Amino acid sequence: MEQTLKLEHQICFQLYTASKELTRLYRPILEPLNLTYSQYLVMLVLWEEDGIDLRQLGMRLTLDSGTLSPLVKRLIQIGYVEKSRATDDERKVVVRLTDRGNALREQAVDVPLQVSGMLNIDEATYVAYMEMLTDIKERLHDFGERQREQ
Amino acid sequence: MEQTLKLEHQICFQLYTASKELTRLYRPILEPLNLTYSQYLVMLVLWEEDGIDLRQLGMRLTLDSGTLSPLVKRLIQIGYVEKSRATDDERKVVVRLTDRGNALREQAVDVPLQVSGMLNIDEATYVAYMEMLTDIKERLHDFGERQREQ
DNA sequence: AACAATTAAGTTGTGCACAATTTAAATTAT
DNA sequence: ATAATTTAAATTGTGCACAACTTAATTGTT
Repeated sequence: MEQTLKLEHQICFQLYTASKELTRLYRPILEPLNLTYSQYLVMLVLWEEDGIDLRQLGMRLTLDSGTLSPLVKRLIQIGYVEKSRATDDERKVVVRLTDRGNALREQAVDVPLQVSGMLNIDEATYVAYMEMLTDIKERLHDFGERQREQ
Repeated sequence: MEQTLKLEHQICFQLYTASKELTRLYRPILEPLNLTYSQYLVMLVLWEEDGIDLRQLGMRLTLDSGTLSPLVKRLIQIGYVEKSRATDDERKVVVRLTDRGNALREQAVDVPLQVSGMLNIDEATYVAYMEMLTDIKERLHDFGERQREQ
């Protein structure tokens, strides 16, 4: 495998810029929903699985409490979610959608369609790309496993 | 194309987490070099093209002065680079490697090898993935072009 | 030449992202 | 049952990332 220090040859750099640029694409789409991209990800999880606790939320998004705590605080200020302690385990904080948060879902349903329209991508390519990204993540996890073993 | 609000179906989410996790992989590798990932990217550009001005640097990395100015300031504090005004155009700030910054290159040459070793990826797959990421970025740029046209 | 428009950096403010630490609740071990 | 350990959130501190604005140098226009 060719190994140079050339910026453009590094897969990490390509991932980093692709991710940033795709996120930039979301900004104007999410602006009318009054959401940042990270807040949108949290809402996606809640629309799927309302009443999840912070730790689970963090697992889904690979974010820790240092990121999520203030982020959820902002979502509460906007009025999309509310939080409360779990009755069975007082350590856990449960996040729940408000009526406004639930209603927002209707406005958000066509966000993915808008994005793929902008990307101008056909389904087969889309699927192939998703598989590739999943594969990269698997390789990363595999490495993590190997590390933990020894 | 199937359109849902499911988190895992969104290419943007996969890109976002893949990028974060790959960056996490770099952290322990870059720590002995005393560099963050973003600082490493700046150093990569400078090892390729020393004496570049801030604007060009920003173009390469898709970063604006709001990110680069303080970042370069930190690299100066560490002692890897220095900056000066361009003689032909006093608006431009030129960033140059110090001796320490140049010497660091020797330590950094095997970073890519370490990373691809961790990823455990063969060259063909690597190339295919690079092409995919380049393609995504092209689609994003194409959309940007289309927008600007009208 | 004088003025307007553009360009390059820098600054300010907001919001992640994450390491490290703290606090409190729940488990486990003794 | 009590002490030790583990777990869940929150907090603190650092460093991006970017929008919006400011300042100064350059270029374009008349």
